[in-house]
Parts: sequence; C-alpha cells; structure tokens
Amino acid sequence: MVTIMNKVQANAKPAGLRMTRQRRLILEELDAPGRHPTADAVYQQVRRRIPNISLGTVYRNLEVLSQAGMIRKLHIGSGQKRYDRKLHKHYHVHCVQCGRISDLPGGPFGDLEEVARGNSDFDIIGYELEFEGLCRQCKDSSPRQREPN
Amino acid sequence: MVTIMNKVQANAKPAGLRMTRQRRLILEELDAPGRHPTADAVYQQVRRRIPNISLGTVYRNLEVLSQAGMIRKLHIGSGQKRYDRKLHKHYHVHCVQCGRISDLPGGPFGDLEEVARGNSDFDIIGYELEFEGLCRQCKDSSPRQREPN
DNA sequence: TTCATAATAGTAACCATTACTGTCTTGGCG
DNA sequence: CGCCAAGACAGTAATGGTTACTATTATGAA
Ligand SMILES: [Mn+2]
Ligand SMILES: [Mn+2]
Ligand SMILES: [Zn+2]
Ligand SMILES: [Zn+2]
Repeated sequence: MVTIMNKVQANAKPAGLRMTRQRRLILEELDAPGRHPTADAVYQQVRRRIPNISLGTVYRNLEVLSQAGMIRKLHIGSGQKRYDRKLHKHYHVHCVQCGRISDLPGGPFGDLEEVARGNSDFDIIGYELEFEGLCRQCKDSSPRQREPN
Repeated sequence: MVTIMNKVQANAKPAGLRMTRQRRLILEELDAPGRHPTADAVYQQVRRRIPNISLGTVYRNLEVLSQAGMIRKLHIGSGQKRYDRKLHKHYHVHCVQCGRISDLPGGPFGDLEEVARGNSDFDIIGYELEFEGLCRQCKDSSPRQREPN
C-alpha cells in the first residue's frame, strides 16, 4: 500500500530491504532536490521527528541505500562524506569558504576518459571531477564560517 | 598565525625552516619520483633510519612542507591523504582494487573551468580531477588486497 | 497471527589526524 | 668556537568521523 516500499522494490536492487520509519525519513530528507547533506546533517534533521534515532542507524542506512543504488555517496574535499539522491552523472561545485555544495547545471563534459585512456596503462573505468570556488553568498559578503549544505 | 608560509614568501626560499634529520628524510622519501605515499607509509619508511621518530612528527612535517609549497597534499578517494613532491598541475589515476596512485602523463586538459563558469553562479577558482581504474597488476592478476603506493 | 530475521538504540571500538607538553636541537650571532 | 631563543622533537592524549557489536524490537511474507 505504501508507495515508497513499492519504489524500493521497483528500483529492483535488494530483496530483503525493509521499509522502516527511520529509513523512510532518511530517504525523504534526501528527496529534497539540490541537497548534499552530511550524515550528521541528516541525523539532525531526522532527529526532529524521531528524537532517539541513533547516529549509527543513519550511517547504516546511508550505506545500505547507496549499496542498493538508491543514493550516491560523495567524497568531496577532505571533510565528511556527502549523500546525493540525484543518481545520474553530474558535477559539483564546492565553496571553499562555507563548504556548500551545489550541482553544476549542464550535462557531463566531453570524454575525459578517452584522453586518460590514451595516456595510461591503467584500465580506466571513470573519473571524479569537482569544481572549487566561492558561492554567491561568500563571494559578496564578509567571510562566514562553515554552514554546510 | 604567522608562520612558515609567510617566511617562505618573504625569503622567497624555504629557509626559515630548520633542516632536521627527520625533515630531510621525510623529504627524501617523497623525492623518489612517481610516489604518492600516505603519512603512514612515509612513517614506516623513515622509521627504518630513525626508529623512534614520532608519527606526529611525520604529520607535522608533511603539513608544514605543504604549507611551504614544497610538497602537495592530495585528497583522493575516501581514504588517507597522500603527499606528492611533483608540484606542477597534473592528474592522477587511482586503482580501485589496490589503491595505487599514478601520475597521468600529459599536461592539463583544456579549460574545464571555463565551462563550469558558464554554468554556475559560483566564482570558480579551480577543480579537482582524478581518474579511477585498474592498474596493470590488478588488471591481469587475481584480486589482491590494499598495498598502496 | 506467527515467526524468522532485518533493523534498531545504545554504546564501544576504530582509524586517521591533530593538539598538548616537557625536552632536545638548530642555527644566527658574537 | 659557544650561547641561547625558539623551532622541532618524542611521547602521548584528544578529536572527529565512521564502523562494529549486542541485546531488543519491529517488519512483512506466509
Ligand atoms: Mn548532486
Ligand atoms: Mn602526482
Ligand atoms: Zn560559500
Ligand atoms: Zn591495482
């Protein structure tokens, strides 16, 4: 009866994934478009509805959901991992001032992989590309501190 | 927080840094071309000559040397940071099997930044690009475990 | 409704890195 | 050369992010 469960099974990855309240809220938190929250940010949000949810539960679910291909785990910069519900290939811009991460509109660039293939004896299977810069806010306001996503 | 960076730029030369035995060996460890060791790998190597060197000393020096612009700190993938003596802009290939990191021969690609600038309201100042794949060894041998750099 | 087992809360452990502290070195100056 | 301020050190504790463990609870297929 519940659509999300159907979605899970429609997405066809894992038998044996149960849809718990915790998991549903974590997923909903990522459903808002354009967000790339850290595990802790998800935790803080979900905590408002399930005050005693465990941080471990958040981590476990983020892992299990990305294993199942329902979300993507991002390793951007040197800090915490980020999670992204947008599954198709796209690039990110990372504000070096406040840590904000935004999608870069516009599809993937020309074939970087091809160039790499010609120059390496590695069997190239992909690449990671992310841009760095200053977001609009940080560009034209006095330096603030970290207020990610 | 006035330190080495300033001194170095003032003196136009990495003097102002004292040259200790520890620092020299750490630097020598990175001088071997094509290496991208982790802090721990450097530690293990230098330890053979200075058995009681502190891991903290290795970290402190790697930090101070990259602040001074004598080495570069790399954040590749989700694991430990890597250090690179090669200062000019170049790309890396990362073996997803064994973790090895190699330089990609051939200079920087065309203007990725320009494309990003057109698509974002961020003030783009640079980008990080790294390729993933299987190194020669992992490509044609049975799966091994992590034996980085 | 039952029941095997997936998932949870709570907590401990882990790993990479950084911070602290008292002692030892280094190197510029005489 | 030796002096000595402060840079660097070893040893160790602390931190931050993440994962592992465990006894208990909740899910959902039959
Ligand atoms: Mn995204
Ligand atoms: Mn390199
Ligand atoms: Zn910003
Ligand atoms: Zn390999």
